[in-house]
Amino acid sequence: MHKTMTAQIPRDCGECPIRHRAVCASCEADELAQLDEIKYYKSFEAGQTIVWSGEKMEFVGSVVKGVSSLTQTMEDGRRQMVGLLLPSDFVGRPGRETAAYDVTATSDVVMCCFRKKPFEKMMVQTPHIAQRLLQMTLDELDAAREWMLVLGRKTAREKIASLLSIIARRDATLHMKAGSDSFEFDLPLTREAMADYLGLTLETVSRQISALKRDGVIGLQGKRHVLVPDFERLLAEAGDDADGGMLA
Amino acid sequence: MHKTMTAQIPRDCGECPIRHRAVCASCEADELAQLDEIKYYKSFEAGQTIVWSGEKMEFVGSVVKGVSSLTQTMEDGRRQMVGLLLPSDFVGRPGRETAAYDVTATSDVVMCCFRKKPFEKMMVQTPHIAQRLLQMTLDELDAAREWMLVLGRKTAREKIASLLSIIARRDATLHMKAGSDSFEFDLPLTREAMADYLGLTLETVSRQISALKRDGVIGLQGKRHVLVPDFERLLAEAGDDADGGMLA
DNA sequence: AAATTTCTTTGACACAGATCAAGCGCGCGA
DNA sequence: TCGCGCGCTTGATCTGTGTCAAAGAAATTT
Repeated sequence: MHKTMTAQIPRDCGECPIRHRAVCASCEADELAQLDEIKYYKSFEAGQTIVWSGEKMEFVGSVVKGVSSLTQTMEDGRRQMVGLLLPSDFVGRPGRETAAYDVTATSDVVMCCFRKKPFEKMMVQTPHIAQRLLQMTLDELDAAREWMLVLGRKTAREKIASLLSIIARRDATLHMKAGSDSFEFDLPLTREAMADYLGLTLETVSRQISALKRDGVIGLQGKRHVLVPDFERLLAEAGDDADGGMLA
Repeated sequence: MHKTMTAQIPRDCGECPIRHRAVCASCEADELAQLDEIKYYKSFEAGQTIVWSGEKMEFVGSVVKGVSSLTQTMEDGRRQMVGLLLPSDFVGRPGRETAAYDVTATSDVVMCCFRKKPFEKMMVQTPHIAQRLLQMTLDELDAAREWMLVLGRKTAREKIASLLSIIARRDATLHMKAGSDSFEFDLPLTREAMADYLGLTLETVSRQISALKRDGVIGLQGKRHVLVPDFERLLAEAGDDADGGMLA
């Protein structure tokens, strides 16, 4: 853990890479200026805990760079990831004092934090921020419900394929090779984190990844870089109907 | 299916039993009058489908009476319930054309439907409706995430205990016997519906209910009426820490 | 009241995934 | 260069839950 975190932090909202997809997507210049007043950036190294469940949360914010996760833990140590936060995703709940989940940096992460009190005030004054947040929350709710199907009814192989297709889809715009069905991307999760997300053990995750590789559904370069020669095939393995994930 | 549905339908919002908990909780008299303009009540018998996934949805609304459920189905017939809608819960998504899930009446249901277009318009004009809806959506998101832990990491016995404690909690105000830890309530779900919610088969549901009964955690009168002599015990069986569910 | 249907319980057995255990391989510090 | 540690893979075995099957109980129709 001795790497220096020299993450590129945006100078202001204008040059923020997630501006058009985050809470502030609908904001005008003057509102962005207001947000600039109440925000600060914070970096976290992979593995660091950003907030502990139950802890007082003095900010809400957005992931700017990297991947973090929400996890719930039972007394006996069983863990379930309940959210995967990619760039532009919102963290924290206006109107709540304490965090309901552990928030962990899964890779190196840059967060854009808004001081909670002023942000809440601004939400009342500028209704379309609340409306934008409602949109985003509804999207998250849909994602959570999609995930309930994965957890409740899919086989281990389908779970892995589902996770891979979700990650692939989420940064499709960045990594898709134009004019082909072929994708490649880096897994931002360890096998253990994948297991926590999927409700499996890390051994089962490893076995199923090997199986998908053996069957030519995916390829691997190293442990973390994934090649998807045929995205439709991957979706079929995920148990989704052919275009469900990509086009819905 | 030949019962006559003589459900008591509220004459207006003023006498609506869920008024103070639903979307309209924060509305003033004039706003309620506006809502009265754009709403209508609709009744459904147990088992009926309220909306099919993919179908065009011309309303959003609230459950007034009874229980309905959101379900997702895979091509091969595997089903997962992704939401349990009790009185005051909101159905439908402003800004979306078609339903994302099947909505089914699990018991006889009365819905308060708002015509979608005018409701969306009203949401823009009266910001606190959007804010109230945001609150409710965030609550649902929390519930969904709680449920992900149940689906991903709990044993069959814990799943049953979790479901029972959630149902008990939701209508605690109605059925709690004052001054005791003892609850009783009617299950609004068939064994199959429970299985669909819990990611189990109905046989496993039946076996685990029998086991909980044998072990004195619950009692049964008929198949559907449940007695809970010791709520703490039930929560412990659910794998929640002692007061987690009830008081958090 | 008998017949039919639907919901539920219980049993026997199979199997997917968990658990326990060993070993690989790559990166990093010495 | 070596060795150490951590993330990952693979194997052997065990077990909780699914699957298949039969039959009981309750509600509804005839």
